[in-house]
Amino acid sequence: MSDIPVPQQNHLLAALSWEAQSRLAPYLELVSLGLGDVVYESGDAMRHVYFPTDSIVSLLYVMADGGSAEISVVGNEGLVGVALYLGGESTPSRAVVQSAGSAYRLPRLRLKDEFNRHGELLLLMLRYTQCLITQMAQTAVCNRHHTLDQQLCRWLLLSLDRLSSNTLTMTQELIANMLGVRREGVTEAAGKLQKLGVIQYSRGRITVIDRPKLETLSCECYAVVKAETDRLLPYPASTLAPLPEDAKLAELPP
Amino acid sequence: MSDIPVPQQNHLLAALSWEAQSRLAPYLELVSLGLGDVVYESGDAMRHVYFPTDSIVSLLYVMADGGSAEISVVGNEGLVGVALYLGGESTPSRAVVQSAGSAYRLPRLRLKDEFNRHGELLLLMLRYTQCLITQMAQTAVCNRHHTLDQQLCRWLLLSLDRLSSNTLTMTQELIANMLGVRREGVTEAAGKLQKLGVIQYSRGRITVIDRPKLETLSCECYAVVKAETDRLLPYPASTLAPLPEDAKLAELPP
DNA sequence: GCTGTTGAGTTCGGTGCCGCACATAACGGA
DNA sequence: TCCGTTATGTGCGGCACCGAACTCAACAGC
Repeated sequence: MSDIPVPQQNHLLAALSWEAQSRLAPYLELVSLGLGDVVYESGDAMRHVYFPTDSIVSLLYVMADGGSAEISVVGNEGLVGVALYLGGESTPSRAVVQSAGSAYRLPRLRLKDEFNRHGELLLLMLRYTQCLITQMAQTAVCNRHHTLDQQLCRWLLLSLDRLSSNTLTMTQELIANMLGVRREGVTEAAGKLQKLGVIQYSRGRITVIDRPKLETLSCECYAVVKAETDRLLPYPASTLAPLPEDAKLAELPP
Repeated sequence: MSDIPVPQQNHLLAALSWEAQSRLAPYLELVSLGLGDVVYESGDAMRHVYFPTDSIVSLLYVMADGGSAEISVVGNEGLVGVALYLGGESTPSRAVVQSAGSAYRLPRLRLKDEFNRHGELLLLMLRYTQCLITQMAQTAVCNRHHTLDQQLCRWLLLSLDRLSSNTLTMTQELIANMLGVRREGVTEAAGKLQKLGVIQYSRGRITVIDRPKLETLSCECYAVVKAETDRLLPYPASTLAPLPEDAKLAELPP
C-alpha cells in the first residue's frame, strides 16, 4: 500500500513479455483515483483504458429514476474500458472508484496500436473480457436468486480479493448503492455478520475477521467467478499460459 | 421462415465483405436446432461458433440447486460461443435453444484462422461482444429492480426482435425457467397482458397483438439493449460502418 | 370415445425486501 | 465545547414473489 506503484501490480500488465512491457511503458500514465471519482460516465467516449494497481473500480448502471446496480467490479486483475477495444468506444454504464488507489492508464490510440499488433495484450484483454462476462452473468443470477445476506458476502469477497489488506473503507450507504438495495438492508445483513464474528465495522471501516466463514456464508456465485478468473488469468502468470484445452483441441482435424 | 436458409440471414455474416463471405462459405455448416437442444453445456470445450439465422438461443446459468436464470439471448443478430475467440474455450453457462430454427456453424479452428487475419470478422465479433455485455448488464439490473410484469415484457420484446413472426412457441413453464421465477408468476403476469389485449396465448403459443403497448409496459432495460445493438451493429449494414466517435477521436493528439 | 399427459389458472400462508419515519451515535470543525 | 453532519440502528405496514397443493382445460394416442 505504501509502496510506490509499479505497472506490474496490475496482473494484466505483469503478464506481458518484457518487450511488450517496455513498448508500453513510455505511454503508461500513473493516475490517482479517489473514492467516488467517476472514471467515465455512461455514454461518454472514453479516452483511456485504466489498469488499476491498488484501486477498485465498480461498473455501475444508473437507472432513469436514480436507482443503481453494480454490474461488475474491477481491480488489479483487470482493466476498465473494455469498450475501447471491443469497438463501442462508450458503454451505457458508469465507472466509479469504489476504493481509492492508483491506476495506470493508456491512451486510446496507443491501445489500438498495441491491439493491431495482434499480440499478447490483445489475447490477455480478451481473456479478461471473458472473466468480466462471467462476473456480470453471475451478478444477474445472484440478483435473481440469492438473499441480501449472501450477496453481501459475495460482494465483500470480491472486494477483498482486489485489496492487499482485509479492511475496506466503505459506508453501508455506498454498499447499498452497489448492490442496488436499501441502506437499512445492508445494516441488517452487516449486523448479522458482525454478530457471527465474521466482520467488524464502524463508521465506514469494515474489517474482515473470518474470511473462511464468509466464503461458506456466500452463495456459489463468488466461487464461480473466482474459479473462472483463476482459470483464465492465473497469477502470477508465466506470460500467457495456454489453457489445457488448447493443446487437446489443436490435434483435432481442421 | 419457409425459405431455404442462407448465411446472410445472420446479421454478422451478412455484414462481411464479399471476400470474407466467400472465404468462410465452404466451412459454414447449416444445422437445425430443435426446441430445448443444448448447443453447449457449462464447462464443455466448444467445437463451433453458431450463427443463428431464424433460431433463438438462450444463455442460461443453472445453479447447484437446479434453479436457473437466463443471462442473455442470441438470435440472428449475433453468435453463440464468444468464449472461443475470447480465449476461454468454455463458459460456466449453458446454451439452450429457445426457439427452434437453423444456424450456421463454423469449426473452432476455422474461426481462429479468420480471427488471426485480424479482419472484419474480428471487429464484428468484438462489437457483438459489447452488445452481449450490455444485454447481460441490463439483465442484472432488471433482475434487481424491476417487477416480473416488466421483465416479461422485456423478454417478449427481445424474443420478438429475433423472430420474423409475432408468434412464439413457448410454454409459461419455459419462460419461467428463463426468467428464473415460478411458473405461476408468469401465468399471472401473462394473464394481465392478455387482459390488456397486448398478447394472446394458448397452450404454448403466444401471439403479440399490440407491440407498442408492450414497449410502454416494459422497463427501460429493453430500450437500452436495443439502442446499443442498433448503435454497434446497424442492420442492414454497409459492411462495418465506423462509429461517429471514430472520426472525431482520430483527430486527437496521440 | 376414453384416458393419460401437458399447459394453464387458483388459492394460501410465508418471507424478504421496500418505503418511510425516526432514534442514536460518532466524528469534526468553529 | 457545542453543534452540525454523517454513519448506523430500529420499528412498522406493505407488497411482490415464493412454495406447495390443487383444479381445470386442451390435446394426443390408443
